[in-house]
Amino acid sequence: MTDDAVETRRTAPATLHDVAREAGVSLATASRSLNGSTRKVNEEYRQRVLAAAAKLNYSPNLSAQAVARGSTTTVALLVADIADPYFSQMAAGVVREADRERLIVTMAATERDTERELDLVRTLRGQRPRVMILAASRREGDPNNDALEAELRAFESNGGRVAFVSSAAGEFHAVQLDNRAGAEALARELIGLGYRRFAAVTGAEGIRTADERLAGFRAGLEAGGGTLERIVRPAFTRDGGYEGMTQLIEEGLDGIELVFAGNDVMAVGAMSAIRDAGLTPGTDVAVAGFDDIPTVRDVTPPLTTVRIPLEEVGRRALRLALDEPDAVDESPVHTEVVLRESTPRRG
Amino acid sequence: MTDDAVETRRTAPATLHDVAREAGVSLATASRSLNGSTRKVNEEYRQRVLAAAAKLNYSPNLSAQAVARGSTTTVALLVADIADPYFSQMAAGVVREADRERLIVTMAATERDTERELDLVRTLRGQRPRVMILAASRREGDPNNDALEAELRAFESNGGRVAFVSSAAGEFHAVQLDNRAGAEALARELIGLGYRRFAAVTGAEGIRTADERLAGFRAGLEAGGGTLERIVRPAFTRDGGYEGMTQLIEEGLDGIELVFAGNDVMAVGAMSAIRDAGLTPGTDVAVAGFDDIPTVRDVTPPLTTVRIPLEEVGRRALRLALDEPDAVDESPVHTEVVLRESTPRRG
DNA sequence: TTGAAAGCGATACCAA
DNA sequence: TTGGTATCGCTTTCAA
Repeated sequence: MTDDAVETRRTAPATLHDVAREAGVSLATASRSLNGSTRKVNEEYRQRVLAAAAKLNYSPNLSAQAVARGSTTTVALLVADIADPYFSQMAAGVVREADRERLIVTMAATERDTERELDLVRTLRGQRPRVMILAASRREGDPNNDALEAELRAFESNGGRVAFVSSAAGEFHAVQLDNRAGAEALARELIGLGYRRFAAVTGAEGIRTADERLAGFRAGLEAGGGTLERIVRPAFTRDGGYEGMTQLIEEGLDGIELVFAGNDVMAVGAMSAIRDAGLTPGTDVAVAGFDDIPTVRDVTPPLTTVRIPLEEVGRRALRLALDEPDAVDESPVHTEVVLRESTPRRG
Repeated sequence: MTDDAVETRRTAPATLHDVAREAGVSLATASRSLNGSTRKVNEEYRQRVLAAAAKLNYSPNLSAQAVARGSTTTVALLVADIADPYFSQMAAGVVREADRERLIVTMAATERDTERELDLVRTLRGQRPRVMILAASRREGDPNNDALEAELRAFESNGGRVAFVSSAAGEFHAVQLDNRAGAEALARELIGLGYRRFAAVTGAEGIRTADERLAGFRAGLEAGGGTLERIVRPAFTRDGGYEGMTQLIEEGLDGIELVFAGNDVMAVGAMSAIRDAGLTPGTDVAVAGFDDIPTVRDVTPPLTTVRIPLEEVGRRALRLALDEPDAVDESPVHTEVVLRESTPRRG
């Protein structure tokens, strides 16, 4: 019984060694033919190696390559919640750009728990990813912040690249979302439409994104003579939006003309709450959101919001981490107020 | 200048070797203390190693572990489109279950291109993932099907596990979605509500999911005396739904009482098209979808659909691949018709 | 150009 | 129990 007899039922994947033997060349030559950078390999040998690889259905072991080369082809992405359109759109951008660079994306969800986030970063560091992208929103004054930062610093000092998607330029590179300016511009536009009396339904205090949007909105109102009469702070999710709005209604809307939701999923939840209370969003009380997720075109009435090009944000986050620091566009992402029927002109 | 002098500014991550030296034990002992399965290590040594690891901020190199152990802790997930809620919900389930098993998920998007899918499978095979989960829908009679199957067979024969999310039990393990039965049940319920004249807006012929839902729906109608008078087959996406519905309206609705969309994102697009045409969904023409993505509770009127527990499907897909074949629940996922206001009782 | 051999960072067998 | 060392699959010097 020869080696060939068992070859078809071998249980382990073909190794480069197998390919080299099959092609009758050395390991080094096989390596150079298949993966080598500057290929200085006799064409005939090269062909033999390629044929052997095809015959054996060879697929290079990325782990082994990583160990030998000292670097991986992996990008790690951390989001709060994969099923949330805000994050899934961004993730789609990251994956698309990674694909262009022939990089592989590993994805994890913090579930909005900063301790989990820290754990995940530690675990993912074991992968030695080329890049770590942190998109879950920051928590102001969180006890885990320092440890997280230390962990990321360590990662960087080992040659890893870090990119945040964030509202502020912190100690790390970040794709900056100008939440404040966006919300302020929105507020001005709403004032321009004739609204004066507002409420806000937004996430818990400390969630940076929520805080900045609220601050911006408030600033815009003050500049224009509007008043922010009520604020509720449920969870930063669709159900949070529903609950927050319900609470507002139960306590009495009391002249509130427009409710600003901290993000679009909350706004969508809020609209359902309004409807379930027997009122009509846009008519009885106007609603505005933030993000411009795809869904908001399809709710009734379509939602006024601040557009963030989420897919592009994801792509930029990866570019930011990959490119030379000076070749990188660090300017804040362009946001844009999109007025729709959920905020009709008043009077 | 001693070794210690540069230690803090070392640029490479600490290795197990470093830890062992720092702790004054052998490589083997360090390995056993940190990652070993059956730890038979002197407690004092163990503590020394742990301390050294902490001091050096050691994080085991997963690639090196993978090559030494001959197996990874990776799960590869293939979806059609990460930003589509159908897939992102499923992905969330996979990631959650993977997290419980301390597995890492790498994610890729086929963008509904079977050739890309094949390429991705080839690339991902290089990772030697423990599991590959294929969730992008199958195409009947696609020229790449055979190559894909061969690739997956090879992966399996190398010890990898494959799990499909699929409508039919094929040659691989699959979490089965009973699209046919679900659509049929939906049709019966709609007949029960008094509807008789239907149209369908669904994906291109050959998309298995679309075909099966359509077939099931048709069967349910026939059993109940309804007629499927028109079928349009745009893209299997939100915009496809919008376009398809627009086409239907332009050609003249002509007595059509209800439009069945092949999935919820299409249904949501269709509802917007109805509204943009000056009609009212649910009133002028009823709409039903399939999947029960979160959004459909928040559109107006809320959408009648067939519920698939998408998160659970994701979790089950991973379990299916991980568990012993006989410990696994291969029964089709439970689907359920959810009647909402988009299909009010007629007459 | 080619091949032998020394790593890469871990695991695990085998003596001691 | 502990430590020495072969090994995993691949890359990359270094001679030839």
